[in-house]
Amino acid sequence: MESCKEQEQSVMHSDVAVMSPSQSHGSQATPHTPSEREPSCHHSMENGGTGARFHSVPPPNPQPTLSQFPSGPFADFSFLQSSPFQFPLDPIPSVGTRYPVGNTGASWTSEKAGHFSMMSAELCGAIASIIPDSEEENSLEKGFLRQDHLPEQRPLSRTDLCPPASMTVFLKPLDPPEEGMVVPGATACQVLRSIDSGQQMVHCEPPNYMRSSSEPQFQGNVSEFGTPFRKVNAIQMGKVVPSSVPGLCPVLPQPYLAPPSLPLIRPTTTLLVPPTSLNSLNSGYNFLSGPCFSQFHQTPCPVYPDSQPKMSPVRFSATYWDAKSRKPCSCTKSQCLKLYCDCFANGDICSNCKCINCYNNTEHEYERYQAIKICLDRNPEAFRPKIGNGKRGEIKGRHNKGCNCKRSGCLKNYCECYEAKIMCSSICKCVSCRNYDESPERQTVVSAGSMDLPDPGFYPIAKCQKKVVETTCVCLLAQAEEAEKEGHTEAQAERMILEEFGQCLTQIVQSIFKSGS
DNA sequence: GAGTTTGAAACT
DNA sequence: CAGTTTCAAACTC
Repeated sequence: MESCKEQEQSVMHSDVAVMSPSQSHGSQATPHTPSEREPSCHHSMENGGTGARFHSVPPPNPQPTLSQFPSGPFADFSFLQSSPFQFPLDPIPSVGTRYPVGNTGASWTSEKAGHFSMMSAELCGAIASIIPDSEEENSLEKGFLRQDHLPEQRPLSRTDLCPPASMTVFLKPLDPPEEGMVVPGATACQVLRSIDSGQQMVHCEPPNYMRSSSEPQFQGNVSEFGTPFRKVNAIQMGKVVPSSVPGLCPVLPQPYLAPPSLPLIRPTTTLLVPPTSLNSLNSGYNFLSGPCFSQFHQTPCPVYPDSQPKMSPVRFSATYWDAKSRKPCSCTKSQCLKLYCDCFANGDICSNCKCINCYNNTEHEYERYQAIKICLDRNPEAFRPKIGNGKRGEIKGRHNKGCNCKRSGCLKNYCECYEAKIMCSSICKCVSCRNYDESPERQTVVSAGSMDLPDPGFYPIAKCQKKVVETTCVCLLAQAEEAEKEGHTEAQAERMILEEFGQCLTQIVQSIFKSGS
């Protein structure tokens, strides 16, 4: 019997020579500080763009450009008009501010919330530069490069309205404001990322009515906001904070009124959180996440069906779910409320599944919520992606827990590593493992075609270059389609495409400079 | 499609 | 934390 650990030494050399540290066997032994992280998308662009000089072309029109495309599971749902780190241009509403219900005056209403605004390229770049590469890559990949794996659409449910992970959270008092109700000052809270742990933190400016209190500010985990706030308004600020529970979101009633001065361009959504839940749920669960239908689906916005995205008519769908997560389950005893259920584990509600007595649906939101809570109580990381890109410090392309296979040799889909098309690592506790690079058995499986060779995109550099190229092509095609649609002459179309290309290049170069610095 | 095997999740 | 049971997916026939 030889374990992965025993095999590791012999494997390391070849892996390291070929693969990035992120995929190298046993790479967890290598210090993984932020400065030593895997080559990022930016880095790869740097590699691919050496020597080139580009002139910055200020975007004359808010055409969708490379970085303006949404990224992240839900990023296509909305865009922001203000930096996540540049808080409301308008003052935070003060105590006593009245917010009339309805679309009147300056009140921020649901209709207005449906308005989409574009994020500046610079802002996007800035945001991109502060998020971990894994997320960026992930978001790019899932956002608009996995077009060939788009799952089928499913009926929208309230759960679908769950807002994406957010950079900014607005904490609100317990009850939604009613007409004429005095609303204490809303609080802009910034979700920060602990560099050390990757844990999401929330830093809040104190609400106005708390300024006089002894509590200077909030700073802590989201879960620490159990009281006095039970409702959390969340907006997406254009970039995702990694979600440990994609798609899991408890009850989602109608979005409600938000203060007029907050620079929101999408509806805030109220997460109804049971009184004790915020305290009991630790940071492993991100409430501010959930599947959301894309504006690009040509599907009416679930909240504001009449709203029209201001995006270029790009003909692809950005969607959260990948093909695997939509595989129907066949649970019979778990009610699809345990991690045995892939749908539940992936944060999806069951749809078109073959399960029996399913509670993982919108009709059983409370049970579902309780089940989520139980899972998180048991294991705060329960919903974190098993393959390492869930948080800073995790190694991409490696199972975060490792497998425990004993009889399959890790060469069958029973093995989670094999299933994820990654090699076992020293973290695995498997027995008689054959899922390592130099394994003759694995070579046989690979050559027989039963196991895919690593996607060229598996290697970060190649992956990012490919992404950049593909995304640029998408931008150019969109521009071409728009030119055609608007009846421009061929010369005009050429010009438009070239301008778009210039913008893409500009952003690529900006990214290079940012990563270089 | 039924039965078996497998390993993760859940439980004790 | 280790051992056992439960569970659903993967696999075989």
